[in-house]
Amino acid sequence: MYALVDAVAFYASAETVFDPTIRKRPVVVLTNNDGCICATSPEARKLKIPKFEPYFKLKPYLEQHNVIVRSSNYELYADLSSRMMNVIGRFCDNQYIYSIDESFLQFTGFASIIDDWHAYGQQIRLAVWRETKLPVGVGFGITPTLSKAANHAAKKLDGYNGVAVINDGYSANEVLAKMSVTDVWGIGGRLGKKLNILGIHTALDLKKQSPKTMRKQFSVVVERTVEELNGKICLSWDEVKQPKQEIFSTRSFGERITDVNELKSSLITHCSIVGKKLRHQGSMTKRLMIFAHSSPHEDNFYKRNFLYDFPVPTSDSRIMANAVSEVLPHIFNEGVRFYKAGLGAVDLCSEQFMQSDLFNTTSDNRKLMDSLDNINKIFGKGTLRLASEQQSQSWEMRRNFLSPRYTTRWQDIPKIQC
DNA sequence: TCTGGGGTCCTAGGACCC
DNA sequence: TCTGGGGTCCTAGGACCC
Repeated sequence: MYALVDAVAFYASAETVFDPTIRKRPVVVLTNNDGCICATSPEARKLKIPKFEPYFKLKPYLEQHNVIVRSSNYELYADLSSRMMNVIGRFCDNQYIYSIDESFLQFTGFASIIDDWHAYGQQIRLAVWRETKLPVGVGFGITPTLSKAANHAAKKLDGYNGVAVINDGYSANEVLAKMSVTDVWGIGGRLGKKLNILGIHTALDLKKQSPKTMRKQFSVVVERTVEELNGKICLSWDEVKQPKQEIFSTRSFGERITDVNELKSSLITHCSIVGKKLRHQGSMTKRLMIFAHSSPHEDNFYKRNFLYDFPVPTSDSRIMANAVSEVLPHIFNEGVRFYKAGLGAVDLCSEQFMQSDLFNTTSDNRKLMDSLDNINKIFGKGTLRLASEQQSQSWEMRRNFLSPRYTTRWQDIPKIQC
């Protein structure tokens, strides 16, 4: 049995944890640079506020309806996320944190002998609410995809009250019949349209398709989805948890950049982020994709990509930073107003099976990077960093509606007046 | 003033090789 | 009429998720 536990409108809910005055009001949270709307509270959803539309286009509508607007407060969300995950983890010894607000649980052996899953789900919800004031939905299913579907039902369909259980074909059909095909994990708007043409409208319709035909007409992803809806596990636990095949860090700038050193320091900051993620999952990269571009909404769109191959795979941020310095002249161009830049590790291998080079003398110093990670873990992000990382604040992202970092900054700790 | 997120995986098609 | 193989690697773009 699998479970998927995730928060209801996580970012929006997180904003309400320390500010109860906005709990019953429509709240939206914006992406980096206050660009788009990325989360909407249930009250905001009732106003039919679409997600991922540019903020400036919806601003008049939001003001008209007195909607609370917040910038992304990642410091707060990350901290609340780890508290929430800790609580959820107590309910199963096999937890996989899938994203900032979602975690899969796998129940095997004795753990799978729970006679009332509904009650167990309610216990999880109650514990998370008590300890974090975050509302979560719990979906149980015999495959990961079915647990996702159950989670959808738990939160979005009437009559489930936050918990849904799919433990056989019958309960699967009951839930899937009420779901649109695009509510299924892995089926988005584009595929949805094509499936509609074939007369497939509900998730149940999709379940009844032949997996082989779906593979031919669409892809291996759709085939697997159909199998999973039928109770056949394709995304095995190991597969769900598989290490990433590529790791990117990219950011658009709060203000356009025209200076070569600013571009360089931003790219090197991305090296640190990618390096840390690589080390965290025990991978190394043989190749780095480094890019920068102007605004795609402008005329004369300027974009440069550069692939850099390492002689020996690495996860050392400093070696990646050297690659950036080397490549920079090929990417930078005088007069271009850079809008976004970033890089990605695109050819990963496990550090366990790393092939070394007999003639390589500049081998990376893994211990140094581990110490850096540990120090930053204890004393906070950025305590120890590369000298060439981001110094100037001029292109820091715009966050005009930022709430206090209640749990991660001494100055912002909530004060109780007696 | 002028505004437009970030991350991951898959696939079709092109280039190139023998 | 007019036709032509098979494999690998690379890349851009598509699609999905939150």
